Amino acid sequence: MDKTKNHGAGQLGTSKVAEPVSLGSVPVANAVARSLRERIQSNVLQPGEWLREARLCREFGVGRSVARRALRILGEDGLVDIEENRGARVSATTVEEVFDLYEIRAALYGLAVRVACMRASDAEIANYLADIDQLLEAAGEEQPAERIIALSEKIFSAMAGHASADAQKMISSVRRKTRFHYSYVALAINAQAAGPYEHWRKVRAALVARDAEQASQSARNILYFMQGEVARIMLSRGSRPLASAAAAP
Amino acid sequence: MDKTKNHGAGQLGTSKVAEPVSLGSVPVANAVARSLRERIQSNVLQPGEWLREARLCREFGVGRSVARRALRILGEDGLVDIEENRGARVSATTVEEVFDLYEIRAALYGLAVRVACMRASDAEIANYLADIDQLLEAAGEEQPAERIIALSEKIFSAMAGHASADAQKMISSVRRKTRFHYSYVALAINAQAAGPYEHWRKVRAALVARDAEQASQSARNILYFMQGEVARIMLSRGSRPLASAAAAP
DNA sequence: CTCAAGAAAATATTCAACAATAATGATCAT
DNA sequence: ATGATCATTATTGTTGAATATTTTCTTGAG
Repeated sequence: MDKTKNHGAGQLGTSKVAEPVSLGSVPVANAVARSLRERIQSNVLQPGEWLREARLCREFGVGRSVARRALRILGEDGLVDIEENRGARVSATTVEEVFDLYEIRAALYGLAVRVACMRASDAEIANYLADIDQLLEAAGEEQPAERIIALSEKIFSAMAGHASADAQKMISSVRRKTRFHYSYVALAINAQAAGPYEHWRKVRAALVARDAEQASQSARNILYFMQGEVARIMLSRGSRPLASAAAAP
Repeated sequence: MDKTKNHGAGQLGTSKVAEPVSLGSVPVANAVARSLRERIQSNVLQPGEWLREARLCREFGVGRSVARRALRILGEDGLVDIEENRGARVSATTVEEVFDLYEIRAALYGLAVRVACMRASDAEIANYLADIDQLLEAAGEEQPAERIIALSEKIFSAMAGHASADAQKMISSVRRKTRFHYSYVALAINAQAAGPYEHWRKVRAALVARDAEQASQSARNILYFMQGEVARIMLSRGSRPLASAAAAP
């Protein structure tokens, strides 16, 4: 092929090498994945569109191994659907999928809170209580939803530290996948003044009492609440994609 | 290197190509992984032993790509620990790890039962009730523990069918990892006459009432029960490895 | 119009070469 | 002798090309 024409619509990049791909010491595939991620989230690449390996090789000037690996990374993130022997295409996020993602989050965050309640030292529990107080305070001051999200995720992440390596891997996996829908979460939090705070208070009380089952149940309820709200918001907006919000820590 | 001497102790195989690796149409890496799996479970390869890529290449007569992939597969199954830039070694399964595995199983099976209770049709619920009756009946007849395990897993698998693709992937992943400890499960079931059957009855009742939270809670309790029993058995036996039992469906 | 056979296109797998990293051992100053 | 520094070596990580397999498209006969 020749030097290619890069003016047409639907092109992957605006120039042959779309990004410096400067990450020299870090695997190149990550850089390619990152670049594609941006274009998927900014809707330059539209849902359903095929991501051909050969095309990626040309556009990024890399071999098929890295193009292939980049697609797998995006597949893990849920940004592309990989069909066996057929290729990868930009995935359209449906309300159902986001809904189901919260089902998983509820199960795994419930696990995290349960083991934290059982295994954390008294000092660690005290820290969690302080964090929750901070969260409730921020909620009372009606601080931006992004801050609420960040605080919540920080608490859950810390608690997940008490879980096994396998569990932590699953949790960070599902967190990667939901990161791209936080804009909806923000809307949900802003829309509903009551919010999930009553559940947070119950988590707090259960931590004090070291009642792992109760803490876990209340944590799950936080996620079920968010599940309902996010689904409601997505449906009312016709579930069309939004620009992605700032990600959590 | 030359044709190699295959008589020494600590060799990976008894001949250069340890298994026909006949699976022509199926990825060769799976065959290699299967072969290694057997030798790990039969303790021919002992915990802590390094699995060198170059060695595997020689022993199985394959390229480094497939050796590498085989090790990754075993890593997913939890049979080897892969250390960055250092290699893969046969993992020693600790009681703590098995214990934590049941924590994950409880969370994910709880999810499966919850969504099944919410989403299954009346006919499907009826099937689940019948399956549970069959399980309870088998328990009453004191049938072999393997059968109890198989029936339980069958029910959970069917219910997991109502969950999202992501959730199903996680469930089958954790199932793969626990498959190798079913021998302990069998012992646990045989040792404890009461068993988890009271919890199963509660799951049944909750399904009838379509009470998803209660069904989920009772399902988790089944796993927490098994968690305690398996840990107890492993500790009492010094947690030394057992020959693996027949796997579930 | 339907269906089957073959050609074309795309992905899947494997390998071999090169790069980067961690372990080993030798050398030298103290 | 001891300890630190640095070259050497063994081992894994990464990548591009070659080959195999699968899917899709085309074409032509009935």
